[in-house]
Amino acid sequence: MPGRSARETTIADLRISTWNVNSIRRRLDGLAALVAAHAPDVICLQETKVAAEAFPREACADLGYPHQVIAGFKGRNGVAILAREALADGTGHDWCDRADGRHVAARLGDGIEVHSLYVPAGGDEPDPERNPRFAHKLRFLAELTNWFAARKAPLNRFVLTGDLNIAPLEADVWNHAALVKVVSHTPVEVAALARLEASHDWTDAVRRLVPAPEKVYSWWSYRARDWRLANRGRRLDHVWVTPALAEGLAAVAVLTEARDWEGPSDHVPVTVTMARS
DNA sequence: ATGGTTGCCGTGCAA
Repeated sequence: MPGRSARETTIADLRISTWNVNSIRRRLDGLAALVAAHAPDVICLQETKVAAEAFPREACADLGYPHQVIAGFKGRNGVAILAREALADGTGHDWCDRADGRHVAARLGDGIEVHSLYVPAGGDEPDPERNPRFAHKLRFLAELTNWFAARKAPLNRFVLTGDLNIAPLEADVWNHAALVKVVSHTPVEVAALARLEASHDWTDAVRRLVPAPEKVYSWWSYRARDWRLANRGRRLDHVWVTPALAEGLAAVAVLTEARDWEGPSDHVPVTVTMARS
């Protein structure tokens, strides 16, 4: 899925990328390649795996993104928003009574509010009674749902991006039957994600421009001998927009070739272009 | 059905 457009894009549009880098310090060359390929105005990162004070701020500024909001802890999780333009009210949000660097938000100058999210992966056993990681994932989604629902207003221009660690549609996985009992595609998670999607009348930007049943993936396991040959992908990385922005969606692109870069992340960048009005 | 890789650190754990 190289990309799809609803119209010509313009310089006035907002182009926003989301990418789970699996260590920002290991992925600075990849970040430069993303900038060269998609020229995003804003980049949302997940799994930066670095303490906020050790984040490579200078390297990102040198790539053209001097405006940064960062949350992170040594060796785990970590999210960021990088922007060419000024960011206001940059904030980290903590859910499930843990400060663990899974959510940052900031406003662009024109009022658009951007979120970078890293939803807990949830472990292996899809049973919240037996697996505290899965319980954490469901609680994280429930708290987020309530928070966005409480802030709902018709004119809000919000962009929710990130590694949501759920592939909701059959078209988002390589084999629905094989994955329906695998964490990331189970009905209980998909239902929780649907409640989040309903909390603010979010539009799944990628699926607005590339409807099911066309397959779209953003993640391929490191464990495959040949990820492209096996093509056992999942669409875990998402860009959602509120109704005021959905009307202006212009293009989406998945940078599949990033999975073949030297020293790849297991996720590839997803970029969405939209009108700012 | 199992095991496969990566990144964190300097071992096993999370993904």
